[in-house]
Amino acid sequence: MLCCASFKNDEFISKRGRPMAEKITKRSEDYSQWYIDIIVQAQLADYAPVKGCMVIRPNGYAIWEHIQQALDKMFKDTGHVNAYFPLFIPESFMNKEKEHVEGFSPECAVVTHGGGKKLEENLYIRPTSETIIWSMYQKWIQSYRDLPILINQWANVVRWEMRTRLFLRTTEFLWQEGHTAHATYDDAEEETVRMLNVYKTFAEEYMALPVFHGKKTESEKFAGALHTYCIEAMMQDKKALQAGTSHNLGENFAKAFDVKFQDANKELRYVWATSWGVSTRLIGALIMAHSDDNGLVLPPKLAPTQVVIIPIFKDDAEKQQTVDAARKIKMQLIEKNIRVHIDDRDQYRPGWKFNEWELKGVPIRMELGPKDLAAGQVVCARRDKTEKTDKITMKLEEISSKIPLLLDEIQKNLFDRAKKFRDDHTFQASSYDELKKYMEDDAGFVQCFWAGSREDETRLKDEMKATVRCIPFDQSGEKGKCIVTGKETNVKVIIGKAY
RNA sequence: CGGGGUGUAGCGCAGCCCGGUUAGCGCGCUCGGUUCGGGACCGAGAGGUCGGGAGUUCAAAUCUCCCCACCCCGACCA
Repeated sequence: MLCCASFKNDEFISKRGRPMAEKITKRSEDYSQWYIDIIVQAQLADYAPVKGCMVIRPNGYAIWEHIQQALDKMFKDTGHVNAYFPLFIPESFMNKEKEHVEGFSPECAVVTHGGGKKLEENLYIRPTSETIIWSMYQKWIQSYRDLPILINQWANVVRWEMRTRLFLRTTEFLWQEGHTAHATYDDAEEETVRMLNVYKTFAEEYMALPVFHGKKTESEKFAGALHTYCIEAMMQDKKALQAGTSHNLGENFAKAFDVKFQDANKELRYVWATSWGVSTRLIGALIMAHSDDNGLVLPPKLAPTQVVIIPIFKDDAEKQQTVDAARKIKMQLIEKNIRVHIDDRDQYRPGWKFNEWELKGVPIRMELGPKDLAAGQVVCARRDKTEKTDKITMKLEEISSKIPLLLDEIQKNLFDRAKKFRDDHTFQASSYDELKKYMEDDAGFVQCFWAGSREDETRLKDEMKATVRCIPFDQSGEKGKCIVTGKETNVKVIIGKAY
């Protein structure tokens, strides 16, 4: 069912008149099927028995582990510590913050029974942990000396979505949620912006994903926040994907859970809160930003395997010779902290392996056969450039110096390519009709002046299925007329269709 | 919740209109052999409650009715 359409197409029939084993639907033919094909065939995830849920398979989970590792270090470097709060939240907690409960109630899973008996109080499966965490902060905070509290947790959450998509929106997903407590608004605001910048840096440097960072409009912000910041990326179908958010929660949760501290002047004050998170959705972003018709393309910094070595042999003697050489190369690369895998399986032929590792997105493939050994070289193919003419021949003694550079170059090329794509599909509009035309054509992002209200945003959504993705921090300061109301303003926003 | 689609071997499908041997085909899998620089080939095998239920019939994968599941697209959301 996943690739049935492909088989009917002559292009996918090999010269022997037989369908190829696995083929990915072309991106240009059916973008969302292409996306699914990559996930299923690269074995990143599989559909679970429960509707809307997925199993993250080892190939996919390894990417998540690398994301976790990099982010976790960045969190620690900015002073945060990890902790773990329960999955179950008492129903009464959910009801304490008005906007929060309104925002989340409809999409919560609720446990009503345990141990064969109906529970005294229903337990909500966390859709996010603000309430249970602030119920604890209430116990832990008395003095300004207790602040700030900078806690992060890696966890799963559940949101009962009407419609799900692998990685982008599943009923249960993995994420990290930072929850911090501060003495002043300014401290909280500084934290909110700091963490958004961490996300931007991570997206750009690790994921090779250029993002706009800015503020959400009223109608797009988190339920219960004063304001929400976000990073927004463009996927290859020109739609926007929110890749991370950071909220300044003000005193809302402190008031709901009565969390006060005594300041240096002996006065009791409410604590200021922030929260921020990114999820396994980032894996979806990674796929949609970089991959191609041959499969997954991973940025080297997050690729579970960065270099795969394929020894080419036709008998035991050649196998031993090439695998030995491969092991030596592997040792050299490990010393350079490069993640290497040698594919010495003999049930598959080299060509098959080339295709498989390409499908799985490994940045560099090293081909090592008897001819290469005789010439003291290897042939390298980079995943971001798949033409045969892009293959690089490398002397054995150059490998340990050149491969790290090549990985960096691939990382940079992916970013540059994604940035060029986004810039090429970001337009300026000065009239409503112009904006509408761009949206109807699915042209990409539009930058324009904006002084609209919640109602004006609803109009955008109704008339062109588009939303204000963010109000970028980077503003030129020039003045112009709001695209919808005509009011003079110096605020420019980014509008697009979103996931 | 609306629209579309699919359910037959691990995967992808044919067979269904027009009921009738033992339900086929490709891939994958197992065994043996030849191969091995861009998805090799030969031979021999294993593998099925035809999504579920009821009905029509001498006979149902096939006809009728009901139900279920999943996927895709749209309305809510990270």
